[in-house]
Amino acid sequence: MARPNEEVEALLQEYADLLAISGGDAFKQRAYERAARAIGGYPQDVSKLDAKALKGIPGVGKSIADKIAEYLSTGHVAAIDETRSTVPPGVRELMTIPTLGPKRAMTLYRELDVASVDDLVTAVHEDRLGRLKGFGPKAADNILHGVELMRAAGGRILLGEALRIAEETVSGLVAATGVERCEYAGSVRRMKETIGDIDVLVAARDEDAEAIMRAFTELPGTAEIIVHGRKKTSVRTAKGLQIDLRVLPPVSWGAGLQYFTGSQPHNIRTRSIAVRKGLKLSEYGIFDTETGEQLHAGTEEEVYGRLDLPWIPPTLREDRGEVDAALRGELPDLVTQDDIRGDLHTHTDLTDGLATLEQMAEAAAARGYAYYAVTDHAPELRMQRMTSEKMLAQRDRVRALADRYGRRLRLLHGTELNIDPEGEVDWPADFLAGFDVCVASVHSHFGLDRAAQTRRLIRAAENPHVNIIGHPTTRKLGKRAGIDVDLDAFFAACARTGTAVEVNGHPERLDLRDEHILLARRHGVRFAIDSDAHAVSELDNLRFGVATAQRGWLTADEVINTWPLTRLRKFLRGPGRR
DNA sequence: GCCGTTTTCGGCCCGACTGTTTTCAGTCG
Repeated sequence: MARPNEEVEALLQEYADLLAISGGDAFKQRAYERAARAIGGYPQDVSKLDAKALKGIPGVGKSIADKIAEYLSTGHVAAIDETRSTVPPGVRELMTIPTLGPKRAMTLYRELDVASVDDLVTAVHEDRLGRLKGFGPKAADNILHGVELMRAAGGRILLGEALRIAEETVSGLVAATGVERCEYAGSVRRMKETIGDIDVLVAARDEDAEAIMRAFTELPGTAEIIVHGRKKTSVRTAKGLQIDLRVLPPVSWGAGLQYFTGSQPHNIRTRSIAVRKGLKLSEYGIFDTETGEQLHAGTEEEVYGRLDLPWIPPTLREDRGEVDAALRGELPDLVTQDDIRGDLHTHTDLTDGLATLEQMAEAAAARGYAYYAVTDHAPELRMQRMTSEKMLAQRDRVRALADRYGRRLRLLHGTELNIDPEGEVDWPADFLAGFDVCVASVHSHFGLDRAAQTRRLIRAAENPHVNIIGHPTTRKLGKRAGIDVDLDAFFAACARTGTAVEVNGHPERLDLRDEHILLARRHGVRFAIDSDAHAVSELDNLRFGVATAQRGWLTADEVINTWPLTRLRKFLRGPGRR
């Protein structure tokens, strides 16, 4: 069900992991990792490329191109299948636990016969780790904590992947005979950061239901049918994700979409409003309680209208005050993708990006942006090997390229600085003054205590050259909790100093998250919604940032990259700056 | 396994931190 590029990326990454576990050549492993990343971020569909074009992808040589071609034509790669047979899939799974890498995963398997996360938890509880070389007194705690973090995600998948599957399911169904309307609902429509299962709704006449259900179960990617009926069918994909399809009569569409979009607390609020008006709201429609008569409400707008409410955007439907705000006529005018005039945090292949400056700029222009900032990493992130010279050379290239685009697209030269434990950033003030925009982010020292984290973030915000604090909590969904920070103090500092906080749209980050945005806007903070793109295709991650911003009730005026360039420039410069 | 204005072999992403050790392997960004 995944797009070919993602399938191939996953395959190559798996092979790289297997090579690491089985202790092969580390450089070979890295070559596969690099190729995996390059394929994942490659703008063209790899299944449409011939061998020569495949070899043209950076990091893909003859051997890997051949394996990709083999996979695309047969669905298998002999060499990878062979390696798989020597390492149980559960051993690779162990590597997803923080603090466990390939070496210790292999040790666990070899010495203790641990071949799954469950096996490992059992082994820890049975105190069998103590005797193992490389595993000391802290190891057990760290492993259990890591497993807990993973399980906190509860087998949920990230919004980005869920949305893709939901959209594919819908597009696979709209063509089926008798489908009058089809949309995904549930937490995907509300754009929650992680998704447990996917709800899809179809409006169709009863006599078409059976054929639609069959078409659903026959969609590619279905591994198992859980329940199969005329009104509801549930399947599980190969990756274990459940997808529910419900078929409703067209007259129930508005009520059904409203009901299945949720959230449950939001529905309780709307239904109780209905009750007070002598109405009954269910997934089948809105009814007069006394007569049982069904009132016409074919769309969500009409359903909310019957309750004397304006339509409430799905991203707000979490019972966080949206119903009361709607009753008062005070729903926020939410920021949308169309409001965004530019991206202020992106990378190129000068550091860890995959595409060139020219490719990224061209993609930004194609998206219709009015401005676009290139913000490659700064020297303190050692692995990127940035230098002042490289940065200045890039600036010359940006300026030259800017001349080519003229007024159509304003290119900004920026950087993503590193906030050190003291809150200092790379480069002295006079060098920083040369940038159009500076994002500053935490990339290390995640373990400092709350006071120290708060101090460093505030100090970074107070730096007159820092315009935006990037991914402020630095969490990674399902992998790492955010750093421990007094957010109120930090947001107050951002408001005071005119430093924007980022809503990072990378599906693994979504940082700030919705609840933190709600907190921040109470301080009068300004926001930047950025993609943090490391590839052309990742520019689209901005949509997840917009969704998260909506969930945080943000309006366009609070988001600096919806502003015209002149207003943005003024914000970046002062008052009190430079 | 990839790559090349150091060019067809010999490099390749470097440094910090953690928890383990007793001088350093493994993990991470």
